[in-house]
Amino acid sequence: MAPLCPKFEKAMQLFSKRWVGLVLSELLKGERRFSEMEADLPISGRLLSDRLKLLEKEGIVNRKVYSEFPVRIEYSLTEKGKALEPVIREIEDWAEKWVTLECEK
Amino acid sequence: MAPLCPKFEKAMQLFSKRWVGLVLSELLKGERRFSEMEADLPISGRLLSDRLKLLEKEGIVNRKVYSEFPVRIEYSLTEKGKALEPVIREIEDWAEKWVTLECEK
DNA sequence: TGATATAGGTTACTTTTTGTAAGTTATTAT
DNA sequence: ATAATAACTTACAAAAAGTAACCTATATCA
Repeated sequence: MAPLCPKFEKAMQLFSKRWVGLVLSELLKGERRFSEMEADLPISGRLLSDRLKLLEKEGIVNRKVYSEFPVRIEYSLTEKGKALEPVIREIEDWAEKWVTLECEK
Repeated sequence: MAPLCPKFEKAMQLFSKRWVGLVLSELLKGERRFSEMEADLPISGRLLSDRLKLLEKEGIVNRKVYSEFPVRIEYSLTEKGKALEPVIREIEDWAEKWVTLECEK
């Protein structure tokens, strides 16, 4: 049996952290602020903070501080992050075609 | 702000269950038995059993029992499951191009 | 007939991750 | 000095994952 590719395994580990996919799909639409993402997604501040730190550490997300009043912080995708667009798009396509919601049964 | 597509959200919920991606990538290579997957992946029997049940319930995986000695059970992908191939392939491509492992730093 | 072997799980229990809500920090306008 | 605001933290409870021992059904063997 072919052993698992360690890069693929690491990528999967990242994706299977809860909320990572949704945060990425938000950021693919453009720069976002902490509170915007918190409002758009069903995720709490604690985990959003945690996931953004993780994605920043992995070089997928950029954090830019604007010293205004009140302070404004914009999150955006790096090249590495933008390269994930096809992944998200394929999931969207699959979901559109195959996922059925409870209310449709 | 455009609200989240509920189908996409449900798909993401599934993907962000730990091990789901790796189980799918195993089954994309062909039929597999419980013990084969347990050996190939760094997942315990308890969770493999749980994830296979989940994927079967979602109509992504097929479970076929062969009444031999000893009993043989083959897991395979349904059409819905096979349709996930592009998703897995895009993740593989991204991982190949962008993921760096600790030992490469 | 009864002990043994085998695949495919399940159970009981511990550790880790998530969810929730309240509290903190830094800045600045009033 | 006080109040307001965005962006986090912290503390604690609940849910999910990790681990290892155990169970079950069937078939072969002694």
